[in-house]
Amino acid sequence: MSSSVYSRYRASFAQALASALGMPASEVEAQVKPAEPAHGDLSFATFPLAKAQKKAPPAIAAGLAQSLSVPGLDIQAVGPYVNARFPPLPFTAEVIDAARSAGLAYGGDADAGRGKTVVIDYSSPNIAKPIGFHHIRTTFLGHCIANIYRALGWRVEGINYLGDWGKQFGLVAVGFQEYGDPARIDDMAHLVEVYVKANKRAEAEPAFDEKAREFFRRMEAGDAKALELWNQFRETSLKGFRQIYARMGIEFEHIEGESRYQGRMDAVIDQIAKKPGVKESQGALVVDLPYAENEPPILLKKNDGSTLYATRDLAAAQDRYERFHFDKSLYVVAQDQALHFRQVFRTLKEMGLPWADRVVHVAFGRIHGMSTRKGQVVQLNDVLDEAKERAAAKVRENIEDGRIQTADADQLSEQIGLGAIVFGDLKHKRASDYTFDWDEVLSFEGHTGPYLQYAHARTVNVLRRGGGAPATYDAALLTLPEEQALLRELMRLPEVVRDAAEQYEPSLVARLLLDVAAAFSRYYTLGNQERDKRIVLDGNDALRTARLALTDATRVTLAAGLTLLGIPTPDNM
RNA sequence: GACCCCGUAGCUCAGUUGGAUAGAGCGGCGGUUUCCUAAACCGCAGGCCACAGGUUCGAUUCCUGUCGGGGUCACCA
Repeated sequence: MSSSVYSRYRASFAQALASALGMPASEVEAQVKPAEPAHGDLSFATFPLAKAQKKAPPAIAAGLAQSLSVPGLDIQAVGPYVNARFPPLPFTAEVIDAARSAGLAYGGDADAGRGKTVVIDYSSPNIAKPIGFHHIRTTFLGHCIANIYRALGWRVEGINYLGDWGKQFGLVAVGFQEYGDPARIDDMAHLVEVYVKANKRAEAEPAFDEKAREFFRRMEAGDAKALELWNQFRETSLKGFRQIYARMGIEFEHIEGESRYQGRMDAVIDQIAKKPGVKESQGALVVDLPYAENEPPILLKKNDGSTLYATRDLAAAQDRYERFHFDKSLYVVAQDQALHFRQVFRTLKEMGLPWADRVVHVAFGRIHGMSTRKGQVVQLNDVLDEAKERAAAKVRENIEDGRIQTADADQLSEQIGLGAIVFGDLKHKRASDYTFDWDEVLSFEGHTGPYLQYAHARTVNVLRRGGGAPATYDAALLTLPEEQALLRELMRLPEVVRDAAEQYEPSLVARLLLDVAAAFSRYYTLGNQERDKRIVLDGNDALRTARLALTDATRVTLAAGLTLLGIPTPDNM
């Protein structure tokens, strides 16, 4: 059950090659690659064997192809390659049945991570700072990685680790006395205003900055009044965050913050203090790792005695291990902080913690061009609103033209807008920077979230018109090249989900779904030109039934994949 | 200056971990709807894979260097 159709074929091809060559199967399997579609499904290059066998690669390939006989595979030499093709049967039925029997769990594997735990730190906005569009990267990446690991049977502990401790609170507090309206202390937008003003002023006016630092010192010292004000700000922010997460359909196992570790700082520092490299420097307490040349020391304590985020991250890492005994602990945080995590992770190792190599910084690139004309950061909510509005215009048009019927046009518009934005981000490889462009993010044409949603809605519509998904069908009838090509895309989801988990790379899933949707759209459109290629075929019940089964498998694949990405799957659009 | 990412079509990006003729979307041009939703599909145009060496049977992919872009580098997170 836990092996995919594709991996079974690959294994049997590799096994046959291995025994013919007298090599370990695992070694051969690593050399078995997908073939050019024109040549087959799997390929094995014989170049590396040429020297040892003292024969030309084409001759080796021809000899191998001659001698191999694998039930369920058509093997043929093409030049220096040995290629294998999956014959239509039983392959067609295997793919369709794998998807349909798994349903929304298709692509996953409940056994893969059974008994293992992954902690994922993601989203993690700073309280009292504006939540900008750039937060979507950590939020959607983290959410998707969590979904993927869950689908692979892991226990997932997602943590929204709020930046709720630090000098910026001093800034808000001191700023509030100056610019704040006490009646609006529960208004998130107001706090953001105050923060922006205070931050600007602190940069220009050292005395004001000093007041903010003083306030934070009082917080760390446990000053009741300071903490009460802090708590009010925190609650206000949380309320604002909750709305936006609900809108995106994201839930966390844990919402906590750096403040959680305020009582544990001394213990952590004591624990580290015995290690080499810890010393006082310019009044601050630092870890200067002896082997980390060219890298600055980590600050554990400022010269005024208050702590920094490295200290809190060290405490948090240990706390998480004690609570969850994780097999992996992921930090979905921007590339900007690569140095910080490298230092923190090295320190954990230096402290002799046996799990120190289970922590991973899942870094991602920046989004450029995100300030508005006025230099303001683009707000996430504004982008979601704008996307919804644009989707709504198209939804209205489609309703008027009678192309769709929907009970809730408002909800549909929201789903499509969200789909555009989530996919617009997740399609990018996480390491690369990309440029934010309103027109691109709000585009619903070409390879976008709505393109996938549309393909999914079409599968649902075809099934509805065809009388529903059939229980039984004759797979032998699915002989069109477009049908066989579509199957080869559906087949890939389980492999891609595994790769995406290993590499923490949701874009792999996103891109596969594009291939699935494109293959289906091509297939579907055939019927516009040639009536005998329509899925909901008149006059040939057996063929119609088989095509509906394939369409159902496509529906399942798209729905499962979109759900992993965190994109809604409306039935109509 | 040191360290970390990155450089592929006019623009935005893929490229299955070193394999067959380097792909897609957008933009441009030209087509497809009395027919299962045209948010779709098809065709055309567009490439010194930044540059120079090296390793290899084979390099967009790995190594070194150069140039160019972004980021980080002691009391923010």
